[in-house]
Amino acid sequence: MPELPEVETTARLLRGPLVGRQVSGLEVQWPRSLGGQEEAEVREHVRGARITGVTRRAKLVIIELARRGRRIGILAVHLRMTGRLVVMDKRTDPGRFARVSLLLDRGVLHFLDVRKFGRMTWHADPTDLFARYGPEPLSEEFSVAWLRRALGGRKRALKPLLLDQSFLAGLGNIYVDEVLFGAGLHPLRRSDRVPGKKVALLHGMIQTVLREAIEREGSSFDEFYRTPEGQPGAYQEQFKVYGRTGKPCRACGRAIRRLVVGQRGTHICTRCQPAPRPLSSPRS
DNA sequence: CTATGGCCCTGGTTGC
DNA sequence: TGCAACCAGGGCCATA
Repeated sequence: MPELPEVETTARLLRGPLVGRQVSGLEVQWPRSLGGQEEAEVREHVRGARITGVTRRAKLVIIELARRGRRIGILAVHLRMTGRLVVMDKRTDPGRFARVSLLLDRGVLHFLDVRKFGRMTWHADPTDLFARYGPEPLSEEFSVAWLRRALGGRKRALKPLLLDQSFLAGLGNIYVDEVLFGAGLHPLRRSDRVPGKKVALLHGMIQTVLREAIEREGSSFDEFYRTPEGQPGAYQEQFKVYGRTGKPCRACGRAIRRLVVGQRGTHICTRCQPAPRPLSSPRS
């Protein structure tokens, strides 16, 4: 459940069950999920602390902790490809994919992760962590003017740039494909060659797609990756190109094509997203 | 600065 | 049916 809408949904769903809970312990089934941090050290920090908030920054779920009413730091959870956060009863077996478990005064927060790419890390001061990310696409900071300047200052293909979390936070492979289709832009178009009018359209698409996905609680097309009791998410029903290879474009009817851009599966309509003119002939 | 490929991991799907 | 190859919503790192 990895992109911004899924992470936002996760944070919102966890807020109720977690805020106000006190941490009583930490169990680590897969040490590498702590991203190199020492288990004993992390446990020391969180044990006895109170959860005061569950929020999101980029694709990170942020669990805010306090001691005696004073904030002491955060746990940052990156779900990567297959991570999930679920609250269970203490008696419930979380299964073989549990990697880290945060014991609470009531229940347990399990970090499940089939592929083990995800991370849960402790940060006394998250300033530096957050600074590594670009602006939040649903914030004021992310304006048309900002996007125009930012795109113009780079010479990269649009898709890899939009996937770059230090450029803009939160977009992933699915939503970038959906956004680029919506804006009628080819993923290989150079960022500094997006026409001015298209910049505003792209900006609007990014916000619209993300807002609508959040409203539908994200996408979860694969049963396997769903939260056991959580809502499945319904945005996948709106996909216009992602995972629709060979199916007719909802706008023009032409078959959706799959290509590879920056090692990521990419879905486009070749009529609605015309190929950019090659910059320089590959070799002449 | 930008592009590319390997790597971290496991499991489901596809094709022969 | 069996099995290998390929695919997956992410991101870090080294190299060119």
